[in-house]
Amino acid sequence: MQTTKKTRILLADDHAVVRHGFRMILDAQDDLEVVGEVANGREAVQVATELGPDVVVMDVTMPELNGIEATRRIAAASPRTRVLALSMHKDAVYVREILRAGARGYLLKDSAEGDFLSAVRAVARGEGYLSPAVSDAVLTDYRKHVTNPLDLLTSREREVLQWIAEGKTNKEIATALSLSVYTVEAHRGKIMEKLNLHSTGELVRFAVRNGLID
Amino acid sequence: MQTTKKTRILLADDHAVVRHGFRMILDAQDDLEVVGEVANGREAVQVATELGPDVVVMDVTMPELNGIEATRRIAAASPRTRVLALSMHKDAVYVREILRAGARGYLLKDSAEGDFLSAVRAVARGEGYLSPAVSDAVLTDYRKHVTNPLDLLTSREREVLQWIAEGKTNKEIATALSLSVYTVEAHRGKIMEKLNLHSTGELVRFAVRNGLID
DNA sequence: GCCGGAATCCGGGGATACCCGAAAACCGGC
DNA sequence: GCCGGTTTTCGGGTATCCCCGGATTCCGGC
Repeated sequence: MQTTKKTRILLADDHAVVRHGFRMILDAQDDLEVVGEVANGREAVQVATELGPDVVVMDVTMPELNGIEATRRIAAASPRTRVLALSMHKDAVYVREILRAGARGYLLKDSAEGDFLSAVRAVARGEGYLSPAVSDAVLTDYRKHVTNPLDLLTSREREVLQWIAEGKTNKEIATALSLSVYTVEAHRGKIMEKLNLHSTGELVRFAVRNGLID
Repeated sequence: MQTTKKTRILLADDHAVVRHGFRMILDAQDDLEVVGEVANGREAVQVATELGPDVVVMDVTMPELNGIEATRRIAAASPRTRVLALSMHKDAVYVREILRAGARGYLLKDSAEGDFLSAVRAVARGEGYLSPAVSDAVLTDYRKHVTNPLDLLTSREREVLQWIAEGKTNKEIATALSLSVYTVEAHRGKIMEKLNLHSTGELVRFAVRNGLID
């Protein structure tokens, strides 16, 4: 008889056979149980909200809504639920993106069963987990520029963003910095592209949240 | 022979003849001395930082950077320096704005020489000074709604402002609140008019400063 | 020296914001 | 019931933003 409750898991993968394999492995454990399965990102967000599982095992590439965006939404809507990302890519960019979206772990699909279980349990405890094959690449990449999203920007871009956050228009900034309006526009576009923002309001909000002003 | 140091004063007014008149009056006093003159708000901020005067006599209407914004920046950058605002308007709104920006005194331009000197000395001592003609209007206005600028807005306007500050566009807000885009635009315009703001960036900045988000 | 990133400038087009004026419906208070 | 303020909608004009290309210069690293 167990004293603590089992870890409740939601499986999100578009291949039924993969989900089935995971369920076999997980349900054989005393401390783990699968409470649901979904085949795309949209369903993952919805069901995660309804069931409030401890862990979502999330495939990165899924139809309708990819795993990265689904992770972002789950992290925002259900912060208690932790996401373990699953992918075949050991490329640092993939890892970086989904970790930034809020995933607690990143597991390669060709991992051994033991690693899979370790990853699930680690994420359930709130720890991080990275597949050995990617952890090196990730950590160096991380140290480079993922710690602070502001580090994604060049110094000139930060400077421009600061003016934007102070409520200035492109024209005013161009005058203040003795630049062409075109240049300021280009910087603004670069900033938005890098940070995935799409309006002046979002830019200002970002600047505030990251301590660029106030 | 004087034991204490003279009060050091910076004159900021875009009319040279006005500055000259003030200098004549001030330099004739044993306890006061003019240490600099500037003709616009931008210079006022710069020179105030360099010289660190005790008092800045600041015209409200000046080119390049108006006296209100200049006062705001000086108050932020050089808190030891006190600002005495100078204006021809006895309208409560003007007074309110510049006092909120950090000015310690407000003097009407048609005041007598004696009042002028009283005001400068009062501000230098850290006291407040209001021209008799405006003090009544100001105080009642103050009690009404100046404590919190957000009180100038209606509840609907605050609601819209909050969405704007979260980076949403008019169209998104209209959808969220089941309104026409025209309506949201109207609210946005009203908010800008009431708060004297002129861009999305300034709106977001204001919302942040006044605790509407984050 | 070549390469890549940063910074600068340009053109054009569609979307959105900004500003003007106007008007109707609602709702609470005198 | 009239009045003032709020909320809602609309039209039109201009400015600014947003996005798509492309282009040049400069500079530091391999």
